[in-house]
Amino acid sequence: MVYRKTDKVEAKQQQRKNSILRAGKEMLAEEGYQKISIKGLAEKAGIATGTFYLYFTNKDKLVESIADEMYEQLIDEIRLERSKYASVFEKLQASMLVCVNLFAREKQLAKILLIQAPGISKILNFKLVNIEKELVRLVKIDLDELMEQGLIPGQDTLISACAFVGTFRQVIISWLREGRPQNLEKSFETLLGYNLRGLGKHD
Amino acid sequence: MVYRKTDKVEAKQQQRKNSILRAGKEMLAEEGYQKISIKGLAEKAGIATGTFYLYFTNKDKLVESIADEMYEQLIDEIRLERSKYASVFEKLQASMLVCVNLFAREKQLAKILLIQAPGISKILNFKLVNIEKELVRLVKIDLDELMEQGLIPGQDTLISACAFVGTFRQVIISWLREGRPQNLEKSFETLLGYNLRGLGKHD
DNA sequence: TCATAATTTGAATATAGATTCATTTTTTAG
DNA sequence: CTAAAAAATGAATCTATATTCAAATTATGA
Repeated sequence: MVYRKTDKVEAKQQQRKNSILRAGKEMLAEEGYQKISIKGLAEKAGIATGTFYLYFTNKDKLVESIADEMYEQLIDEIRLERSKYASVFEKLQASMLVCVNLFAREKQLAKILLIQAPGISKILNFKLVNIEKELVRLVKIDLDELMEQGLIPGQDTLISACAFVGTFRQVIISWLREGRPQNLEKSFETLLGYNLRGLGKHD
Repeated sequence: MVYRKTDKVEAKQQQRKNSILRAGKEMLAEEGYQKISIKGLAEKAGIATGTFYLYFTNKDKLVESIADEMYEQLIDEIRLERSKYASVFEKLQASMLVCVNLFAREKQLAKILLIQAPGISKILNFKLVNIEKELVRLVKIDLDELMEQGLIPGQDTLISACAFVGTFRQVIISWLREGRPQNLEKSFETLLGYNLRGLGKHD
């Protein structure tokens, strides 16, 4: 005979999966990929070593799940926020504001994406690089449109888009590593101004 | 009795050390830290596995040596180039031009510093982060001076310095990862212009 | 409550790869 | 050329940890 799992068990399992993900994120952010041992991870998540393998096929897959989750969280928030505005300038501004606010709010996510991601594994790196690519791509589309509308002068929008994203990235990294600027969200305006001047926005 | 090594042997050993460093850099740039096995490294360097340990105490120390070498190469070139100019604007420009040219010339070094570095190990990451810090620090000093001279308007120079460096970083990363822009050195002027406008440089 | 299914446990296994070291090869200097 | 010293070799050892699986625990439904 086959027993069906009850909602209570279903909920408990979901909770467990989440606590593994939570522990994984924490360790990834603080210690980096290599330092994650399944034994330590299990301990932090409050389960036995072997239990981990009932929820994830292996360590790489866990990290992949974390990456997927983050990718969706960031891109979804950006798309949502952009949809609220009509003008391209506002959309552009909204995109970066989402990043700054999200990273300020979820420092762990920022650390994984901006500090730990690169050296981890080819497959994971690939996923995480895509987030950055996607962001530059979105910004470039905005800049192309602004250029077409004559709101910014003619320029190589690939370079401008990289520059634009790069300023935010570097400030966020400085904030993560050194705690300067102290208040990330406050520096948003300053940074936006820098970039609008850089783009040569007509007054 | 103690035998003294001749110049010929000394030279051969130096050559060997270099070939280990060369192989290490290549593997670090292309595969990342984890993928370096001493056996594979030795093979690439044309030595036996055990020989590696006659030249470096362990894998971490090898990577540390590579980092040190790169740090010196970059910072020395910057200092040298800066010393050739009197005006702060020119020094600032020279600093970034050195980075762009060096990275364009030594793609491997760029990959290690900008792509592989972060996730490797705490100790190594620390060293490599310092290069970036040092660069931001230098730029900030320049900006403070420019502000004092009234050549740029009052601003938070920490943020501006991060933004400044960040633009270059992001363009270089795009060039490394995706081959766009095709010609890194050509985009220097564009990028410099973006930043000078961003800083609000008086005409 | 009970028999069976599903889940969890953690000690045991597997393995990858860093490091060592007995042996071999090369170098030195008389 | 030779004997001792230095350097190089690579198979064997050691280690760390990812993964497995037999046994224990917990859940299901009559």
